[in-house]
Amino acid sequence: MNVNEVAKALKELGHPTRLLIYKSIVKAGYQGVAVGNIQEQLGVPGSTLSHHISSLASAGLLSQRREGRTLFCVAQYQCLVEVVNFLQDECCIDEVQCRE
Amino acid sequence: MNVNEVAKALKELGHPTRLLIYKSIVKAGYQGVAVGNIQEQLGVPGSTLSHHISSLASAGLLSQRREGRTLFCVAQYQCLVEVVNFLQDECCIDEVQCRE
DNA sequence: TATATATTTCGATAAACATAGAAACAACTT
DNA sequence: AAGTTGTTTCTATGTTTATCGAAATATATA
Repeated sequence: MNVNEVAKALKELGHPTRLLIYKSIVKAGYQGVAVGNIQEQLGVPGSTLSHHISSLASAGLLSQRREGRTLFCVAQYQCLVEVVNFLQDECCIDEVQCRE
Repeated sequence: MNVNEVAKALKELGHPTRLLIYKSIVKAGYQGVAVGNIQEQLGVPGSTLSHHISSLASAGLLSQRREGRTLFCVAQYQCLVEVVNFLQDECCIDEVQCRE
């Protein structure tokens, strides 16, 4: 993941509603969570929610899986792992490196 | 740090130029790095750079210290640590929680 | 095939952001 | 006090983002 990809992921996570959406998806685990379920949880209009979800997807933070009429959002954990690794490696948040 | 504060920090980090600025500041350690030094490194016009720096500062990611004519930017490591902690705690990127 | 359910796309509008030249400000030097 | 250096603020412009109702699409069921 290069600096542009990391920035893109951080940017998409950097919105209160999207961060809550992402949190909800991550908490749901590998089976994912239905869009409608997120909508109930957060009380966001469908069209707005849909845009936020596709923003997160465009950064590679989640993928979608259809089951009948419902679409499930599934976290792409590896993406967040790579973002955090970037922050730790490139922007050392390691105690040893930074605090001595 | 609540969800809004974390989102704010992520948002400000979520821009390629700002992420590079932040990286440069973090790498400089506790003595910080001069604005003019960053400007040389990245080749960004002063006014643009100044805006980006104040964006990062507004999220608590850095502070500034003047020494004569030069302003030094110093990373507020704790802020990033808290952001990463939020991602790890609230958006579990922990192997044990997420991968089993 | 008609209707219901789940979600996205369209369309429009307001707000926020990104960019950067020019002017201003701050602090040092002569 | 005048000039120099470092940085910010002003001003302007174009671009992107956020929002959400209404219409469209996709799938299921009667």
